[in-house]
Amino acid sequence: MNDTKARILGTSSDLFRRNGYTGTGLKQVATEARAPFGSIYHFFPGGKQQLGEEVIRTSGEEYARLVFSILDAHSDILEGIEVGFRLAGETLVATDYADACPIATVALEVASTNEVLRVATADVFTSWIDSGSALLRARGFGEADARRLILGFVTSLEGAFVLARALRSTEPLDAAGATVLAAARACLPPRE
Amino acid sequence: MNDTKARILGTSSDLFRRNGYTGTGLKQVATEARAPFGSIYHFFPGGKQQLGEEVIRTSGEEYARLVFSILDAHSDILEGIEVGFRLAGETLVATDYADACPIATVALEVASTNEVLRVATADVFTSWIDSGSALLRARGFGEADARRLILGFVTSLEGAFVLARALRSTEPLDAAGATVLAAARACLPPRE
DNA sequence: GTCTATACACGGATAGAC
DNA sequence: GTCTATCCGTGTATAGAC
Repeated sequence: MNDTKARILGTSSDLFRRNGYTGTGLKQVATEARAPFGSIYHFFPGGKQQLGEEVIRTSGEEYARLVFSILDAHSDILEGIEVGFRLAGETLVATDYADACPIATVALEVASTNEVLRVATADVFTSWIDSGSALLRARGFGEADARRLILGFVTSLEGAFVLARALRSTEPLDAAGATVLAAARACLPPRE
Repeated sequence: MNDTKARILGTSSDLFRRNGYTGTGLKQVATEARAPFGSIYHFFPGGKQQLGEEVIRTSGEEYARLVFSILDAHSDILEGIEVGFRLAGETLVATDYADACPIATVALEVASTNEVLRVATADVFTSWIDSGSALLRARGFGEADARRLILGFVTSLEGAFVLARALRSTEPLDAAGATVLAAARACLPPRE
């Protein structure tokens, strides 16, 4: 991919997650990406909406890889869940509570106002649920349990991000992690 | 309170939760509230930020009353949790997936951009956690369990709203409810 | 394909008539 | 205290030079 286009996508992703979709201006994107303003419309002839859609889809896919690589790196799924929430908290602290989910802010903003972007966020979430569900089934969970559990995982993580960023505290992430762990244990056969 | 001011607050609350803080214009607020534009600055001399802060605090308190009255109405706390998630889903469907948490969209938008409004959302969430924690302790949960559990409840609900609005489905609310229920059961002494 | 200048609408905010 | 007119900045988008 073209360097300029990649820079525009990257800075847009950062700005959207911090300032939201309506809160981010294209002039601001061009400035921070050190790209001429016209380049935005050169690479994204559909304007802000097309840029938003590509950002949602690419950063959503990227984030899925990040999160599921953590879950997958632990042979004990319970440990993977616990580490996932802990790393999310560490990232949040390290970035001054800015780098949470790359699409959540935009998802809430556009859910009732922009159907094209809403569908993009829905596609991303659907893909997360499908991948995560497959991962859990590979670990021995039944189909219904796997789907319910990964939905519980994602919703807990997303909600914990909302409270953690507002409170500037990782306590919500810790509590959410504990909640998901308890639910996961309830699905597993009791061990030793 | 003055009728005009009340209408401005109510309309703003609706618009903020649907379109977000940056996505809502003051002219739009005046029009939909059938109030003269100048009245906004008459009642909210601090401008959009003061309006935003009052909306966050009042609608946050209102929503706490709604949610906790549901939890409190059931002598069985597990039943209260289950009903809470189910009613949230029914409200979402009835309002075409618009009426979820009144402050979540704004909370994410302002977390990294407006300290006054971030603190307002943090105060609201803190008040929810404190009230909910007290409610659970009154039902026999220990202090640490009560706090962890109510955080799990609120984060799950918030995250489920994000996915439910994006997907236009209540499945995330059902799964989140099941997750919280499993975590709550793990804290309770086994029954009969 | 890079970059600048500009069009046009709408944002928040204010002044001042009534 | 109600309401209108207006200011000025910024928003998205486009035209066109190079």
